[in-house]
Amino acid sequence: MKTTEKYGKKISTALSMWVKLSRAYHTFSKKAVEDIRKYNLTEPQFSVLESLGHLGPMPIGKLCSKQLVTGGNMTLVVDNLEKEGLVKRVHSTTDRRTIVVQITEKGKTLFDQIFIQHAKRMTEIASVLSEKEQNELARLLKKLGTSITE
Amino acid sequence: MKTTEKYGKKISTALSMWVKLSRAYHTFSKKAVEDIRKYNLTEPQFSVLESLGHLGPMPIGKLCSKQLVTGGNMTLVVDNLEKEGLVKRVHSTTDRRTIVVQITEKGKTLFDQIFIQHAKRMTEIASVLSEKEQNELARLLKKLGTSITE
DNA sequence: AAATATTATTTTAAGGTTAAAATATTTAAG
DNA sequence: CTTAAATATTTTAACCTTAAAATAATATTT
Repeated sequence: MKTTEKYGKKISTALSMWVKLSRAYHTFSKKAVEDIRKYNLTEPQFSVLESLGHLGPMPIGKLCSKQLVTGGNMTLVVDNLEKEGLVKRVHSTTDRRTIVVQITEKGKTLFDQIFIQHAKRMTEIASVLSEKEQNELARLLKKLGTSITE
Repeated sequence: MKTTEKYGKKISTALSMWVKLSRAYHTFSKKAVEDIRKYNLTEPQFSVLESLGHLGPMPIGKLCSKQLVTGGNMTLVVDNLEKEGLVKRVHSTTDRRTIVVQITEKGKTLFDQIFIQHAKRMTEIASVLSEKEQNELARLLKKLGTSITE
């Protein structure tokens, strides 16, 4: 018995969409991770490096809200980046609760080397869709993503 | 300086789409997890229960390929479901390397109770898009997801 | 039939993830 | 000012995840 017959058309449409969202994300994610691993980084580490590289130093908390993860998580990711000497923690001068993370010279050099390569690789993968389709997909995803707040 | 100016339009379009895919997936995923947690299950546990509940007993390996995860991962998820008495491992009679996982009475009862509720909740969340938009989104996601194989 | 290769699952080590509790610091109230 | 509430980060415990190595059983080669 098909999902539609069992649960109705509306539910069937929605579930089918969620399944495809999940699959598309996971296949994409796998490709991205595979690429990033070449540089001996994990995906979360790369994302943090990317934020710091493009936007400059920022507190742990801001990194959390940007990447939609918890504080405990970010503490660990920053720990691991720090072990590699790619970022460093600096106490905020104005508020000693706050710890600002900044990219090191070593981190910046690595980031400059790899970001554009990674971006090109991701662009290549996206090219199975035309630019027009990519824009339409992005529009629908944004509508879906931003209105799920509640 | 905007991404477009820095790296060109094609790259900018693709990266923007990936960011939105990632955000949409994560916000959706968070909602799904939140709902599933009410039943004291994790998302991977729910997915396994769903496969077994809808399709019947199957080997660990088949669960892996369905959920796109590694064997070591599935071993643990099944372990945890087994601890709760929701599934059980049965050695295959034809090939003793293979371990077939089947849902227990307790697991089936739970699954029957929660699946439809969860589906309705997910349908509700999807309803920020019209059914037509959901179908278009699904179509683009499928095109994207299935052609990333290589 | 014995040695070799393949397949299915488990184990292990390293990271990622969350929620909840613990610390440390700042802000607000009384 | 002192206490209470709020904020930023870290710690802890539990689970998810992968890759790589280890086990166990089947299939293939010679």
